[in-house]
Amino acid sequence: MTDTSKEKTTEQKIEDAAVELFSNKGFHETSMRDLAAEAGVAIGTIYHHYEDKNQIMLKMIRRALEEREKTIQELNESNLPVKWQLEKVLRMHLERVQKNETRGKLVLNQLRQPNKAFQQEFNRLYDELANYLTNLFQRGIETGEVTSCNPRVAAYALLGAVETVTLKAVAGKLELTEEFLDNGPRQLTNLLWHGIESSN
Amino acid sequence: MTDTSKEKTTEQKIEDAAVELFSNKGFHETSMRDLAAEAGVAIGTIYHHYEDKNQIMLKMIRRALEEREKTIQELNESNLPVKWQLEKVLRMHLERVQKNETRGKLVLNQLRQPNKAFQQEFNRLYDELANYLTNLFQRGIETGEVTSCNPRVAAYALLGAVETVTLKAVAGKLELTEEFLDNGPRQLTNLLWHGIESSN
Amino acid sequence: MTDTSKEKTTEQKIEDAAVELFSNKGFHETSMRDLAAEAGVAIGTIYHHYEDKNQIMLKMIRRALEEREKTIQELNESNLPVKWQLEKVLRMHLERVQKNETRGKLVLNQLRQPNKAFQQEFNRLYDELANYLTNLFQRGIETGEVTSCNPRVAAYALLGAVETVTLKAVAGKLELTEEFLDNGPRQLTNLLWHGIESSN
Amino acid sequence: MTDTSKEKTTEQKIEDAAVELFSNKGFHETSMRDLAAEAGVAIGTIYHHYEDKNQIMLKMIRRALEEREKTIQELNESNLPVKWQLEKVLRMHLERVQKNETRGKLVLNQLRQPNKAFQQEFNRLYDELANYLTNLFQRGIETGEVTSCNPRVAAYALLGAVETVTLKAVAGKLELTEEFLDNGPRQLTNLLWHGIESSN
DNA sequence: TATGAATGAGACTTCATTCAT
DNA sequence: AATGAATGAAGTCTCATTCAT
Repeated sequence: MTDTSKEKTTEQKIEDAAVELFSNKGFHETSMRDLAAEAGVAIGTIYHHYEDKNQIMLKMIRRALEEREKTIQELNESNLPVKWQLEKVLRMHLERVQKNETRGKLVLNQLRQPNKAFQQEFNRLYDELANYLTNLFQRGIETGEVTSCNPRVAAYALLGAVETVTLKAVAGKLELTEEFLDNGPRQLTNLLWHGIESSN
Repeated sequence: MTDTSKEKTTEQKIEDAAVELFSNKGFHETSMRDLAAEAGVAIGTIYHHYEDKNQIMLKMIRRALEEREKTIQELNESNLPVKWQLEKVLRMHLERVQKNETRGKLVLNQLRQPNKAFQQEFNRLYDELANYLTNLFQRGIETGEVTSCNPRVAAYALLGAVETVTLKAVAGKLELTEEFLDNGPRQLTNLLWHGIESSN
Repeated sequence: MTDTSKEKTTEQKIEDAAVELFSNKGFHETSMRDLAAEAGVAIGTIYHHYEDKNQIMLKMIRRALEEREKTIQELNESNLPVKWQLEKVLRMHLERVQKNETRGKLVLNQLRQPNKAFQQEFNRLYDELANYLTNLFQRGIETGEVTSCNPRVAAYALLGAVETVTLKAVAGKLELTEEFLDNGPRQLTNLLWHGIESSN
Repeated sequence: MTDTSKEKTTEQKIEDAAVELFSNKGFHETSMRDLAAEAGVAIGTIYHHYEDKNQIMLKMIRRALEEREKTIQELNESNLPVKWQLEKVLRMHLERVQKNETRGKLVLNQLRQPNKAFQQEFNRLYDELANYLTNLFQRGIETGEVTSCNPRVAAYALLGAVETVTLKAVAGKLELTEEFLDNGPRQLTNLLWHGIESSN
C-alpha cells in the first residue's frame, strides 16, 4: 500500500470525472450516478467529499478561476505598459486552456448560465477579471496609451472575444496550429490593439 | 366576444412565458408547471401546441435567429464596403436586443450549452452568422480593406465581443444610456475597426 | 348529397377504426386520438356516439357475441345429434372469423383480460357459450353419445382449443389453406370427437 | 439483526406484489404506485431493481416459462411414448399452477395480448412449447401412435384446451376437487387421447 | 472512509373527457 | 351533428440525497 504516486486519490478521481462530464454533457445532464460511474467510486463516497452536487461544480470553477486571479493580481501590481499586460493575460489564458482543455471548456460553458445557486460566486470571481481589465484600460486612457472609450465596454468586449475564440478552438471549429498557439497571443493582441483596419 | 385584439392567443401566452422564464431562470430550472402557471394555461394545453419541452426552446431560438438570418442574407448580397456592413450588423443586433431584451438574453444564454438535443440546430443557425462574417473579412482582406489575419478567428472574436457586451448590458452590468444605444454601433465599430490603440 | 351507399356513416367509420386498432394494438395502447385519426373524425364526434371509451369496446364485443348467441340459441332448441351440433358451432365460428378477421381477433384478445370494467358483461355473454356446450355434452352423456366426463371441463377445453387454433391462424402462425378453411370444421370435429389416438 | 430467514428480501417483496397485482388487476391497471404500496417499498426502490415496468412483467413471465422449458427439454430428449409424455406435460402444468396459482394466472392472462414490448420474448418462449408438442405429434404420426392430422394444429388445440381449463379453474369457474387435481391429468389425457366420443 | 440500497419529491408527458363554437 | 382547443388528474420515471453496514 505504499503510495507509488501512480494511483489517483479518491478526491482526484471524482474531480477528473466531474470536469470530464460537466464540460462535455453539461451540469444538469450529468447525474450523480454518471459521476460515480465515471470516477469508479460509489455514490456515497462522493458525498464524503462534497456537500452536494453544486459544491462539486463550485470547486471546479473556483480552482479554475483562482489560478487566474493570482496571475492577475500580480499583473495588476506591476506597472507594465497596458499593451504588454494585455498580451500576458492572453498568453496565460491560452496556456491554461491548452494545459487543461476540459476544465477550460467547463468554465467557459458556465459563463452564460443564469441564476444557478453557484452562479453568484462564479460571477463574483468573474467580475474580478472584468474589473482588472476595466482598470487597466482606464489607466491606459489616462496615460494616453489607449483610445478614448468606455473602458468597461472594452473590457467585456475583450473578454467575450477571447472566450469565444478559445471555446471554438477547443470545440474543434478552429484549426489551432502549433504556430497559432505560439504566436496567437501576440497576433490577437495586435488585432485587438490596432483593430482590423488595414494600415495600407 | 368582439375580438379587441387586446387578448393574447394561447400560443402567444405560452411563448411569452417561455421567453420570460427560460431567459431568467434557465431551461432546466423552469418546469412545465412553472411554464403553465406563468402562461396562465393548463399543462396539457402546452402539449397541445408543442411536442415537448425541447421544442419550445427550439422554436424560441429559431424565431430569434431566423430574423437575423434574413438580414444577413440581404447584406451578404449587397456589395457595401466591409466597415459599413459591420456597422449595419451591429446596429441590427443591438436593435433586436433592445426591442426584445428577454428573447435576446435567451439566445445569448444558449450559445455555450453543450450537447443538448436542440443544440445541433442552434449551432447550424449560429454558424451561418460566423460564416457570413468570415467571408466578409476574407473579401475585405482581398480588397485591402482589412488587415491580414485569420478571418475566421476575427469573426469569432467579433461575435464574442458583441455577445458579451450585449449580455452584460442586458444583465444590468453596463449602463447603456440612450446615447450609447444610439451611437453604440458606430462606436463599437470604430473600436473594433481601429483597435483600442490611441492614435495620438 | 344523395347517399350513394358508397360513403360510410360516421358511426361506421368509428366502429371500423375501433376494431382495427383495438385488435392490433390493444385497448390501452389505443388512444382516443388514434381512434379519431384512424376514423377520420374529430375526437368530439366520437363522444357524440359513445359515452366513453369503454362503451366502444363493449359495443364491439356485444356485436360479435350476439351474433354467435343467436345461432347458439337456435342450435340449442334444435335436437340435432351432439356431434352434428358440434360441427355446426365450429363451422359458424370459423366462418365468422374468416368474414371479419379483425373483429374475431378483437374478441379473442379480450378473453383473458382480468377485471376490466367491461369484462363483466363480456364474461356474461361468454358464459352463455360455455353453458350451451356444457349442456350439450351433458345431454350427450345422458344419451350415450358422449363418453363419461365432466361436461363443463370438456366445454372449456373445446372452447380453448378452438380459440387458440383460430387466433394462431389469424396471427399467421398457421397456414390456413383454402382447403383447411373448407374442411377444417369437420376435421377439427373429428379430432375432438375421436381424440388423437391412432385407430390403427 | 440475526437473519431468521423469515424476512423477505426487497426483490422478493416486489416480485410478490407484481404477481399478485398483475394477475388480478392486469398489467395496465396496476400503477407503479400500486405496486410500491403492495410491496411496501418506495417507488424509487422498484426502479433500483428493474429498469422499467415492462421488465418486471418480463421477469415474471421468464421465470414462469423457464421452469417449464427445462422440463420440456428433458422430456424431449427422453424417448417415452407420446401418450406418456402428454400425461407428464399435463401433470407438470397442473402442478405448477397449483403450487403458484397467481403466477400461473399471470402467464395465462398474457397469452393473448397483442403487440406489447415484452410480448415478443413471451412469444419466443411460448413457441418452444408449441414446437415441442408439434414435434411430439409429428413423431407420433410417424410411429403410428397418433392419428393422421396437422400436428401443429393439434398442438395449438391442446395448448388452448389446457390453458382455458386451467384458467377457468383458477378463476373459480370450475370446482377442482382434490380428486380432480390428482386424477385430472390422466383424465384429461384420456379425453384428448380418445376424444369425447363414447366407446359404447 | 467507502458502500450502494432505499427514499420520495418532483420532473415530463399522456390521455380520456369537456365544452364553446 | 361535428369540431378540436383546453383541461388536469394520473401515469412512468429520474435523481439528489440519506443511512445502516
